[in-house]
Amino acid sequence: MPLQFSISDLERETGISRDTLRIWERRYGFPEPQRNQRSERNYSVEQLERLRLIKQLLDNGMRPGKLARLNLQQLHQITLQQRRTETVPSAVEELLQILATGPRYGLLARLEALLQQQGLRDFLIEVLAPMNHAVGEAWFTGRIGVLDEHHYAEQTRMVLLAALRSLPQRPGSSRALLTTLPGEQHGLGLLMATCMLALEGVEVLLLGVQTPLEEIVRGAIESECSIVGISCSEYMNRRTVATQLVRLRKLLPAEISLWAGGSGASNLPLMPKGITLFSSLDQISPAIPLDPLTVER
Amino acid sequence: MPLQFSISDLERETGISRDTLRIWERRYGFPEPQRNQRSERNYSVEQLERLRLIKQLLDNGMRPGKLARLNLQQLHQITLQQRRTETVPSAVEELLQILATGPRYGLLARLEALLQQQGLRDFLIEVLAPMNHAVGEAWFTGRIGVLDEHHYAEQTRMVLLAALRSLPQRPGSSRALLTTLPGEQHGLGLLMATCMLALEGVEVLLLGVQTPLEEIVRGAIESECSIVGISCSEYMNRRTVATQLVRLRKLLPAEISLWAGGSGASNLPLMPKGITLFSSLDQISPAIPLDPLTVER
DNA sequence: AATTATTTTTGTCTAGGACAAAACATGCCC
DNA sequence: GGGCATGTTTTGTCCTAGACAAAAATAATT
Repeated sequence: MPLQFSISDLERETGISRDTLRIWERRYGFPEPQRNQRSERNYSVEQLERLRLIKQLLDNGMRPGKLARLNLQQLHQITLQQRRTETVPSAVEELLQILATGPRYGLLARLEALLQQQGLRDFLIEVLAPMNHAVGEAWFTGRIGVLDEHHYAEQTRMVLLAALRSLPQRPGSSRALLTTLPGEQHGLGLLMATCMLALEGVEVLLLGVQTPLEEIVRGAIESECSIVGISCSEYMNRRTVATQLVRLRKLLPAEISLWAGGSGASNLPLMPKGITLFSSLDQISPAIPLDPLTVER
Repeated sequence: MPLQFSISDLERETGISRDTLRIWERRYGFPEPQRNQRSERNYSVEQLERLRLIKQLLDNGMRPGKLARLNLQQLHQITLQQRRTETVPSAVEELLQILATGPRYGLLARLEALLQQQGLRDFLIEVLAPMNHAVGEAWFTGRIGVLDEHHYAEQTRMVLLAALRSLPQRPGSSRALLTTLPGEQHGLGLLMATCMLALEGVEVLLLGVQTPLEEIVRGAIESECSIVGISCSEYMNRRTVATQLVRLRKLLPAEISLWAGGSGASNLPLMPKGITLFSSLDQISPAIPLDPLTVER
């Protein structure tokens, strides 16, 4: 029984309005869905996927008339071409520019546009991750102030939380508890990790910063989480991090995995055992235990 | 020139779909908008206001057939009646219950339902404000753990940020910079204050917690804010708060108002001059300098 | 090469009609 | 009076097909 989507499903999932979907069908012959007994449109997963790609390219300035005639493969090809010539490295510079000089209220809009353009996954990996480094750097060299750093963090938080809410929650997959160690103030990496996990359908129990170790353990057990994730910023002392992670590992039941990520979790002085370290966001997806429901992606 | 809204404006602002708006008009004769030259619907502010109320009551289980015939006054009356018999004091107890025992994932849904029911303003004043106290209390007496406190804060943050984004941004009114003093970790009160100000049409530059005083000043001047707002939780040392506020007042240009709120800002040891103190959220709205555009509310 | 005019493309709006799912009302039995 | 099966009304979403202005692309001009 192949999955089928109604026209409102598609509107929600792709961000293309019902009216537009219908008129594309009339004009370009795509997407041409099947009909149910009530002659309502039923779209397939392929059509959804194709429309997602089209929407991305649309936001990048291409025209629907051209795109509607292309198949999945061709769309992918164009996406790649675009990406090579496009934005990504310059996006960081542009954001820094806004932060350093620009109108303060422009940041949110720009972040949202980038999210739309890249999709959440790439936005996290290719925009936010380098941007976080760049912001730290820019502060260090005095190009921007603490104020701007805070502003960046706050606006990013807003964009990510919104994105998080709009992700479909599939219950039944694995569950993770995410927080930072006591002493760690920075919650942005945490939020980014949450997004990565949520993208893979993991139910995330997000706890904010600085949860005492004992409470982490209690929460993980009570909420039946199979993963505990810890985010460590580069500003943390490596030694402290390592010590605390080892202690946490001892406190946690063996069947719960302990994951640690962020710049503060790489190059740890003593490599603790039974702890999975992530040095970049894109290592997260492959590490997630396979869920029987997850077929593709 | 009275403000006019298109049907998609109304869909966005009220959350009632285009189709539904049209069919209500057909069936109940309301809302019956004016038409422009192109015979497109143009709704008035009154109709928008009325529909907002209707949507609230709808979410509370009333039927549209009845509500559509009522005028603004009658709708207000019903809303009040509802509220009197409803929830409010029990809501806090119920939330605590969920927090202490309930399924962890139920909290977000309940918070969202309450927000819908009460509207943002009342949700802040009559649910979250007492709830914050209650949570602190419950932690103190050991009824809930740090874990649950964090969980509550995080979910509330999520709900509020979503609400914040959906508020219409009217540029042109006054601007405020909001943050906490160095040493203050709690950002929830900050977010609540932001919502109150945003509700009144103030443009808020939200900076998160712990901004150094010099940076606050720089930000306020650069972004041309007329108000600087500081949120102080009850966990802060009063003396420290007072000292820092006085210092900040000296650093700030005289034409920028300095506001401080939250439990940590009441009963300050020495009452500093030139600083407006708020002991509760509902004092915020009246304090906002009148904006020529703001006619009603 | 830069403006300006013309043509094409595109999305949003319109009108009524249809129909199933949800909410409500009624009757019945325990 | 409370629980349950029934019929009735209410309600939201979907349908078709046409219209038109705003935006984008192309052609024509300075």
